[in-house]
Amino acid sequence: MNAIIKIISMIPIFENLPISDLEKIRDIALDKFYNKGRMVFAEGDDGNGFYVVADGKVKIFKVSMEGKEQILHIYGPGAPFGEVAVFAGKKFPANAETLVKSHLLFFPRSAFVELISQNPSLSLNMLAMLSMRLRQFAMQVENLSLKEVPGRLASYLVYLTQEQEKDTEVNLPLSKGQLASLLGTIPETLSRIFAKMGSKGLISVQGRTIQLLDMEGLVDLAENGKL
Amino acid sequence: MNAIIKIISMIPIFENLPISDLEKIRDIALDKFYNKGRMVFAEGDDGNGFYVVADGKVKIFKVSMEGKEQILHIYGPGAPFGEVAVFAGKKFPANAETLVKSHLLFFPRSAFVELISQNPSLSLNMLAMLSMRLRQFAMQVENLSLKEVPGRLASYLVYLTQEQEKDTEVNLPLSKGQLASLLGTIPETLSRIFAKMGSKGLISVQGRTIQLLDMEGLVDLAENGKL
DNA sequence: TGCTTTCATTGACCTAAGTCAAGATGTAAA
DNA sequence: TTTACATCTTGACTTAGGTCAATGAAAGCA
Repeated sequence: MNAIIKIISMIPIFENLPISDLEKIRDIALDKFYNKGRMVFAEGDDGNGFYVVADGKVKIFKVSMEGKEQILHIYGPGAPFGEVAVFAGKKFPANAETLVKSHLLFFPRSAFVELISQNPSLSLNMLAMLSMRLRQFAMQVENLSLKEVPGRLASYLVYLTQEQEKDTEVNLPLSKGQLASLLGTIPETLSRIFAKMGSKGLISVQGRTIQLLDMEGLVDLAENGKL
Repeated sequence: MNAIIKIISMIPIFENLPISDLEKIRDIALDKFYNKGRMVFAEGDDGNGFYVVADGKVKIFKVSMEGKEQILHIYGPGAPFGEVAVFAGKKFPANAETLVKSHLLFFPRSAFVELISQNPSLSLNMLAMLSMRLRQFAMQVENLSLKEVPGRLASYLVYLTQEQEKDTEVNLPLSKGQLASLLGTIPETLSRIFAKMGSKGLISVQGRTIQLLDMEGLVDLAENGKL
C-alpha cells in the first residue's frame, strides 16, 4: 500500500471502501502543491473537478465590491472542497486560497462522476458530507443574522473546545484578522470584544492562546447573546 | 400511470428515472396534508425521513432566543426538504412550517437510503440538488455579511424577475413581514427601504406588486450596495 | 541584531439598522 | 356595514458595530 493510498484511505468520503476502489481513486487523483497564500481557484472559474486537502489548510471565501472578505469555511486535511462545481453548475461559487503550504489532491470531474455512479457507498459518503456542510451553513446563517458578534465569538470558542478536546484553554488556528472575517466582522471590532470578554472575566487572551475562565458564561453568551 | 406517479415524475430529484423506479418511489412515499401555518417539524426533532412539496409552500427557518426569526428557504412544489437529517446526523437542523395549505410527500429514511444505494442516477440527482443548496447558502451568507439591507432587497427583486420571467413588475410571493425575515431584517426597516427606493425612482410599490422602474439601477444596487 | 512588514490594539467618530410606540391600512368575520 | 385582527407604515430614539487614523507588538528576513 503506497503513500497516496494511505492518504486517500484517511479521507472521510473514502471511508469504508475496499482497496480495489481506493486504487481506482488513486489512479484518477492528481497531486498539487501550493505555497502559503496561493489562490487555488477563484469564484466563477470553471470547475472541471474538485480538491481534497491532503496536508495544509485552505480557506474558502467571498469578497465584496469594497474588498471586505467573508470566510465561508476553513478546511484542513481530509476535507474535500469545490465539489459543488462538480455536481451542480460548472462554476466555483467562491474563492479558495491556501493559508499555509499545502498538498492537495485534484479529482477530475468526469472520472469521479463515473466512479461515484458505480459505487453506492461512495455516493452515500458524499451525500453525508454535503449534508453536514448544509448543516454548517444553516448554523452560519443563524449566527450571522440572529446573534451579535460577542455571541458568535463565544460560539466559536465553545466549538474549539470540542474540536481540540480541551476545556481550560484553546488555540486559535487562525490569525485574529482571519477570525474576524470568519465571524463576519472586522479586526477592530473583534479586538474590542476580546478585551471586553477579558474584563468580564470570561477569558484571558495571550496571543493565539485563549484561557477559558468561565465556560458556563461562554455557553450562555453563545446561546443568549448579551455580553 | 396514477396521480402520485405523475407528481413524482415532476420532481427534479426523480428526473430521468425509469417507470419501474418511480413505482418503487411511490411505494415508499406517504401522503401528508397540512393546513396553513402548521409546523411540519421543529429543529432538533428526530428526522427519520424527508419531505417533498407536492403542492403548497413551506418555509424553513431558525428562531433566536429573543424570538427573531430568520428564514433559510422557501420551498414550493417539487422541492425536497429535511434531507440533511437523512444523510448526516439524525436531527432536523431547523424548523419547517407550511405557509399555505400544503400537500407533502414523506419518504422514510431507510427505505429511501436503500433505494438510492441501488440507483446511481437517483444519487447523482440528489448530489446535484444538495450542491445547488450549498451554492444558495453561500449566496445567503454573502448577502448577509457583505451587503446592506438595500442591496439584499435589490438582489431579491432581480432574482424574482428571473423566477417570474418578468421585467417590468414582480409579485412578492411572501408578506412583507416574511420577506423581512428572509432578508435578515425586520418589517420596519424593510418598509423604510421600500419607501426610499420608491422616492429614488427605482421602484413603485402597490401592495405585493412591485413596478421595476429602473432595472439597471437595481442591478447596480444589488452588486455595489450603496442606495 | 536591527529593520521592515504585517498584525493587533485603542480612541474618536459616524451610520445602518434595531427598538418602542402610535397610527394607518387592509382583510376577514359577524 | 361594523367590529376585530393582521399587516404595514412612520416617527423619535438608541445602539452595535463599522470607518479612519495613530500607535504598539510580533514576526520574518537580511
